[in-house]
Amino acid sequence: MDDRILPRTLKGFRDYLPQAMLVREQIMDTARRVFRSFGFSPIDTPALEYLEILLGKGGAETDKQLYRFQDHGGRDVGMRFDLTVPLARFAAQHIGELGTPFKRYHIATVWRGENTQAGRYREFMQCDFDTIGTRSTAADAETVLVAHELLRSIGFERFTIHVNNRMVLNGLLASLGLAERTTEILRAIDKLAKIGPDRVVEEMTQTAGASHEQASRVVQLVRLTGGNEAILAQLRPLLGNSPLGEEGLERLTELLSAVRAGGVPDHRIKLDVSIARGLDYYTGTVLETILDEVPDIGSVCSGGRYDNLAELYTKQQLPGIGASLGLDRLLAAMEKLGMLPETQTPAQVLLAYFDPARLGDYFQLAGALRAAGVCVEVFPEPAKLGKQLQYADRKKLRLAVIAGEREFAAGECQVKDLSTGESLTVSLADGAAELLQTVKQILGLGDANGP
RNA sequence: GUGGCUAUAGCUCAGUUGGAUAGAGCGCCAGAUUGUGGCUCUGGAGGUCAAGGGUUCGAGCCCCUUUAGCCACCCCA
Repeated sequence: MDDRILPRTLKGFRDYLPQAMLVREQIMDTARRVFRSFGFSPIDTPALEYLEILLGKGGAETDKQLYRFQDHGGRDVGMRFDLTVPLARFAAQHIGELGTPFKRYHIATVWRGENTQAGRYREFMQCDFDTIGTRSTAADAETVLVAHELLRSIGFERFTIHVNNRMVLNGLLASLGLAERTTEILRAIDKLAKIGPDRVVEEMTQTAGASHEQASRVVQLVRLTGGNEAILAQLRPLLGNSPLGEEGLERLTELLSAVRAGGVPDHRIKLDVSIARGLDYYTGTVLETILDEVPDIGSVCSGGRYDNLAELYTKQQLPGIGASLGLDRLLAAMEKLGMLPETQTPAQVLLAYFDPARLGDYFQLAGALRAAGVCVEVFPEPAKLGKQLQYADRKKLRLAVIAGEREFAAGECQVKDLSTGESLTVSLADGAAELLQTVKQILGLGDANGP
């Protein structure tokens, strides 16, 4: 009888094999580099928070998706479902020693107990960056610049950052007397692209209790098309002299010109009045980034301004703006686009363990190569050379370094290029200087004198 | 969370109206080739047919439950 345990993972939770993990780490490295280049500092917070910290921050839906339980001490706790709410708590708690403005990035796992789909998991990773303690539109514009730079650095060219400002929508709703039903209205607006204007009107009248005329006014505004300038011009007369709407408009205008000045080409930034976002805490700028080739995968980098989030934890005014890069959604997109490399190991060089009596020499050579910045793997057993080369070939290593009795006797070794099959013989004299030089040159590592 | 579709070897998939030891391609391991990978040839390992229960003389196939994946709704990274 087989009473062994079935090896399996929970729905929406996944293992990451080396091939997947190498890309994940590469993207995280890229994100870190971009964040740091804009002056964002790293932080981390606990996976587990007191339930009261997390509840009611993102809306009814996120409350439902929250993983919650009692810990061994009977405390009600929850696993973070995003990195923004923990940031609000973190800022309220530490802003005194951090000072404002405070810019941080946070790359970490979050959990949501929702139903899974392609590119949607219950455990996934976000790369967040936020600026706390300023209402300046410059921070909003910089957020867009970072999003743009992130996508570019990861290797995307065809994508569009959709921006909007909730003040515009809220201003209109207030002037229409629909302020009380903002959440329902915004939710309906979000579906515009998917279900079309008629059904959006229908949903607004049914679920938000709007009149047909009110709903039509909202949809008219949200449907505006054309270039960014054209939309701005059309927007103004539709806002019914709402001061809030006016401010939103001004901020959008300022944002768009700042972003353009910052180097984002016009075709990658689009004013889209229908971008509302479901999270309750957004108050101003909102943004979503859609990959033009795989729009169905949804936004891969989104966020917005939340000027009241920390007020739940502190009296101090802590406005903030930020966005989140969805690592796992991005990977799903890259897979669809065939952008994932087949790399299965970080090793660049296989050092063949060939002569059983020479292990010490192999370790010494490997050490010298590593000190020169090369990732080297020594084959773990003195197997047949053919087998070792086959292993290196399959794992797609670039080079094999081969030294047996003959080479050692002559004070040299072979450097074999696994893609061409060509082999060079180099000297091991002077601390294997020629070997190091050759390997670095082939791998394009360059040294202090190199290009 | 609700609804629909799906689950056969590591991967992609065959498997007839329910019928005998469940197959193929690719991959993997070994040998041909004990100092040189990718090609070729030969041999081999690998499956409680997702799990559990039921109907039947007999279930990979039919029924129920569970789990997981995909799709839609919802929402979102």
